[in-house]
Amino acid sequence: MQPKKLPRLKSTFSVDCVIFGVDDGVLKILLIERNEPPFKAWKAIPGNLVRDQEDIDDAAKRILYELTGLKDIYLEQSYTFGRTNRHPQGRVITVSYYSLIQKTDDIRPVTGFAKTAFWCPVHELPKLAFDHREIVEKALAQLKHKINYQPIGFELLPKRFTLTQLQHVYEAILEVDLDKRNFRKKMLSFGLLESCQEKQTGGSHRAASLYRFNKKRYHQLATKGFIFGL
Amino acid sequence: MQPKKLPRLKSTFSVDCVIFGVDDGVLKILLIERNEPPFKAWKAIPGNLVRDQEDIDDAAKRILYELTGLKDIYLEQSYTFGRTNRHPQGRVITVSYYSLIQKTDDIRPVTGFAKTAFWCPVHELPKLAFDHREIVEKALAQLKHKINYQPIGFELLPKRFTLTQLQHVYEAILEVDLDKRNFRKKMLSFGLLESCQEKQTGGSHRAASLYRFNKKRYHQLATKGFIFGL
DNA sequence: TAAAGTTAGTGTATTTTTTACACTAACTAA
DNA sequence: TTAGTTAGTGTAAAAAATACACTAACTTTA
Repeated sequence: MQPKKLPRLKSTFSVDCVIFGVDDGVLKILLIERNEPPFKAWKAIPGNLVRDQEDIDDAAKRILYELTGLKDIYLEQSYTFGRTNRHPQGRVITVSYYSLIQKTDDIRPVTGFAKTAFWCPVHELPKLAFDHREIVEKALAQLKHKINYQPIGFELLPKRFTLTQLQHVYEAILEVDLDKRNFRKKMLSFGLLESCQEKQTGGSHRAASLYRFNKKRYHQLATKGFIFGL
Repeated sequence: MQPKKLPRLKSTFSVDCVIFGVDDGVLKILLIERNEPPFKAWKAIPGNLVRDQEDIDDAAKRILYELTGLKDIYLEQSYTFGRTNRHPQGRVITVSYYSLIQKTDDIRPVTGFAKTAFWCPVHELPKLAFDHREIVEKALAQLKHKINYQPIGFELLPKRFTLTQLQHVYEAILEVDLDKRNFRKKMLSFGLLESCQEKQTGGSHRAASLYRFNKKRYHQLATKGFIFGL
């Protein structure tokens, strides 16, 4: 399954990114198809070696940028994977990150390696290269946990969104059905969602109100111990 | 402050451990005094380079063992620090772990480097080498968070403990005062604390009942979604 | 233009959980 | 035997979470 005569690398580190997006109530991640050995033609999460003079956070941002053309997106360090045999070419420790993006944003790959990128529902993952399956599972668990106490759902939505869209994000991540009235009551109770005084257009049904999340005010409250959770 | 002519290391990785213990209601960590440059004679958290054929988790266990003589202790990966300039000798990425031990256990350093180890209250830390201060703060924040949904307080106590001791652990970590009756009610409500049918001895006052934590049953419940929290 | 289809939007009653709070019991030492 | 110290206990009030069903607004189609 692995080629045999690849060069040994000296001890080195890489960064891998699990990039989440929500699409029509389904949680997805961005995968690529590798075009080099090892694991040539396998699906994988995007990643790269960390450069000599590069902070690891910056390496993660670079990968995201190369892949999506986006900057300033939500990024969290997830976990570090360091089993001795996790990479067939030598000792490579990888620091994984996860990131949340608005799937509506136009994604414009900046480099060649990103051309094969595609979205895949988290529950329909193909076999992945290296220990990437494990990396995805870890990020998924962290995401599921974090949404209970931080307002990260908004990172997956456009600036202006409807309450139903927001509920779908929560449902997709938590894998539960939520009660519409209770969900709305709770979300509005924090006083952090502001009406845009505008309605969504396009559906063949009643138009929904658009809201935006007041991040600045959230950060003020957060410093005083406020917790944003369902 | 830093010597100038140290050899450059090639890119490499280390593991650092924040070792927590609770003593008389005070949360402490184990520090060492470095006896080699860089940062010779500075206080630091224990750590070491990861060996070529060593998993990073194993490296953390090794450090703990060398320092305390203890095995099978609670250990969690905390965070990975990878700023390019965090180590004066070259590029060293460090994976930090935190560990919880029972301070009553006899600590018997196994190697020389551990001889200078001492306990320090987390709120009276001296200046620390490298970015160790930041590493400790991160571990502290994670500990404080985790105790809200996992039964990790028991790791800091002997097998048999009183409810007051347990309360002190929670108070030390969360940095709040808790109501005695409410705390006991909550803790006992899970049905995971079993009476040892025995009393503590030694105080010049009424003797307290001893309890033990039923970890096996906890894990059974946990798989069904049960959450152990205050 | 009326009817059918679709999603938006809203309130209340019940249950559960959290909080606040103060005295008696048991033991030791002086 | 008294003073000192920590252990141990219950209830009532407040707050939060849950369960639950209909009307409103808009579009499409017959």
